[in-house]
Amino acid sequence: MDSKYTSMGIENGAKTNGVKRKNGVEHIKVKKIKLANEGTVAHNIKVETNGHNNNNVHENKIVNEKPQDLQEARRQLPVYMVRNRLLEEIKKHDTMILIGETGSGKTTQIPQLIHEQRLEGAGAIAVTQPRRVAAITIALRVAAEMNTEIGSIVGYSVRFEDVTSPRTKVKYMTDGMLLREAILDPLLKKYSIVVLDEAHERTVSTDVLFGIVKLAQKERNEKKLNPLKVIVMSATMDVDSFKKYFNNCPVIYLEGRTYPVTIYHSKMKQEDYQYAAVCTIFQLHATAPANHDFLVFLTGQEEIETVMYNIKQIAKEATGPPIRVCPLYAGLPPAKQLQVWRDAPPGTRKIILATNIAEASVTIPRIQCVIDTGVVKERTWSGGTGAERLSVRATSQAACWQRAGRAGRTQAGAAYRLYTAADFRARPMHQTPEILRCPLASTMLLLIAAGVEPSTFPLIDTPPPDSVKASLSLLKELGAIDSEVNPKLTVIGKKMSTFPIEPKYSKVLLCAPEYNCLDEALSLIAVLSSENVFHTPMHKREEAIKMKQKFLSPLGDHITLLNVFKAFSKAPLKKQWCKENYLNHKNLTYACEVRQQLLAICLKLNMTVTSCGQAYDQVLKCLLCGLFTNCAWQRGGAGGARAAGRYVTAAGAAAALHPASALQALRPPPPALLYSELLVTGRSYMLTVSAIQPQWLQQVAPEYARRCRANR
DNA sequence: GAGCACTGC
Repeated sequence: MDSKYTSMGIENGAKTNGVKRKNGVEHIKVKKIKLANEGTVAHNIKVETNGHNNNNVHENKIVNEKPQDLQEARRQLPVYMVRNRLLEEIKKHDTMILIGETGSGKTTQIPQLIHEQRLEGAGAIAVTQPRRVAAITIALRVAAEMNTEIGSIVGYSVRFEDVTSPRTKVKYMTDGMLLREAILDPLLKKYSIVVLDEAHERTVSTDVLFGIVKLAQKERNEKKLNPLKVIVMSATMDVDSFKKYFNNCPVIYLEGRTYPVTIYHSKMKQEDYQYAAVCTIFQLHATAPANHDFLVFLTGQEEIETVMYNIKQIAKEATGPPIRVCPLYAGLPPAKQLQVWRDAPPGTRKIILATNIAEASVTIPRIQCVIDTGVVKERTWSGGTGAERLSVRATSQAACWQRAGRAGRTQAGAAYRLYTAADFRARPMHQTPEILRCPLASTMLLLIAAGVEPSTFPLIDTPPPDSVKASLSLLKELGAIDSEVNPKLTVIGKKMSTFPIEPKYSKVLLCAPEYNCLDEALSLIAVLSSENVFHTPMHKREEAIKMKQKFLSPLGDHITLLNVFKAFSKAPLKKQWCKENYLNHKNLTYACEVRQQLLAICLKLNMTVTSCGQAYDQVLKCLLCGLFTNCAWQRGGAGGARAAGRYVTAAGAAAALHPASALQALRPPPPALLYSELLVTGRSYMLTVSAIQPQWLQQVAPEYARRCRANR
């Protein structure tokens, strides 16, 4: 296999000329390395979760399994073998770390074992997950294993859906959900045991929960309340830093059950990973049995579409079985995602081109071969300008192992890394935790609402001081806190913290009654809190743009979005309507759910829902109440022909109107703008933009306007 | 005149 793989590039050289890349032909040379030789084992493959987007499929699957089969399966799990020792440790220690390889059964079994012994006493067991699908499917599985109905002893709680009752003792929930509960009850008094699962993923919510449970444990001890037990569970983890953070608590290792994965590294540095990926695919395709499916990790939609096109072109002349190519990324409509799970006809090879959605969120069975480009798209944030940046970066070693492990789920497999072994070793062990690279305003507001002083809150990794400062200063500007030092919530800040959205957006909602436009503000903020509602497939771009025209407002993208949402709400056959109009049905449906939730909170706060009708100026002024820090002015003042389309933000950064903006066609370009997002790709672009009257800022935020003028 | 990875409340 080794020698064939290295020489195949030469044999197929002529055929790979079809690859649409600028570089010349370059042959990939790989070195065969056994995982065992590296002193490492295949890493965490989740057996508990089925990332399938259609929950019903999983639900039925669970119901169909017989209780005795479920019990037999339980007894086969590695964690079951060591259950007595494990329970002893849990009884003995307030806090412990559990490192469990994939297939150990820790997520499904440990809460059950605890409950069987009634270790939770009068309280309940909370088990957190970073993803809602995981929380739901695991809860269903455990309920079936315990032969109870979901929502009774075993339940789950995720946004928009709470399937628990006062009797619930084992509660699976998203980490964000437990964090929301912590605002109302920072001591988490309902729970006697909190299990933080998938801790290695280091989501902002998990990181904050680490501190919350630590403080709750301490205070409950001091107040002589019932003690809180904490179990941190993870696949692979930076054990030393975790152990140190949790006061040298014990660490227990659980064995996993996975199949061996052979790792091959590229012998030479690959200048163009897309090209290298296509070459590798066809080198392997010529010799691998037809029933071996490939999983290729790429960075995004556009890249996946390009590589897919190339594969289809080359496949026409390549030797080997017929090929079926399946793209897989989060933005793909659910129906199109489904074909990834459908078996290819006998004698056909399935090649899945995926983003890192296939790394942990979604599990594809029967992958024998992983091709890892070793790159990922990562979002970072600069507190100074408020701009976000999306850049392609090398993955961490942990992510490399995670990707490789996807080949060893159902049998032994192989992983082809398109980077050298030296490159691999030079990579950081773990990805930068999210909390170090994202905006912190909502996290800060949540902490302050939970009665915590941000500067003393024990976080396992300290965010950059600039980020903290920028976030607190924004909260002060919005009037949510009284001071940046030792901050306390204001009356409005307290209200803001009850909304599960960005503080900027909750401020908009709270200002809306004043402008008579809460009806419109709810819809707009719901859409802005969701993902892009426009669907633009590469090959039907023209048509998609044409359909967008009928929603366009000369006032800008915000009113355009409002038009889309209103039309969607009125449409009787929503799915069909979305398809015809090139709109994303999933994201618009999500926006509707968000709107309902926000409306319920507004009504609880005794706010009056009224509509401003066609007086959209009111909506934009109201929007400015929360987004006044997101203003930009035309460079060199209005009217300068050369300055057209070039703006400078309130933070003093140069920025341009995004070409997809509704304002792009407007002549002359508006002198002042309000944007929702600032994204740096090649240049700095303002996304989702509306035109405003410069004097509005003066009316809405006079003090801020004064400072802006001084800085300009 | 450019293209947004992935989660979550």
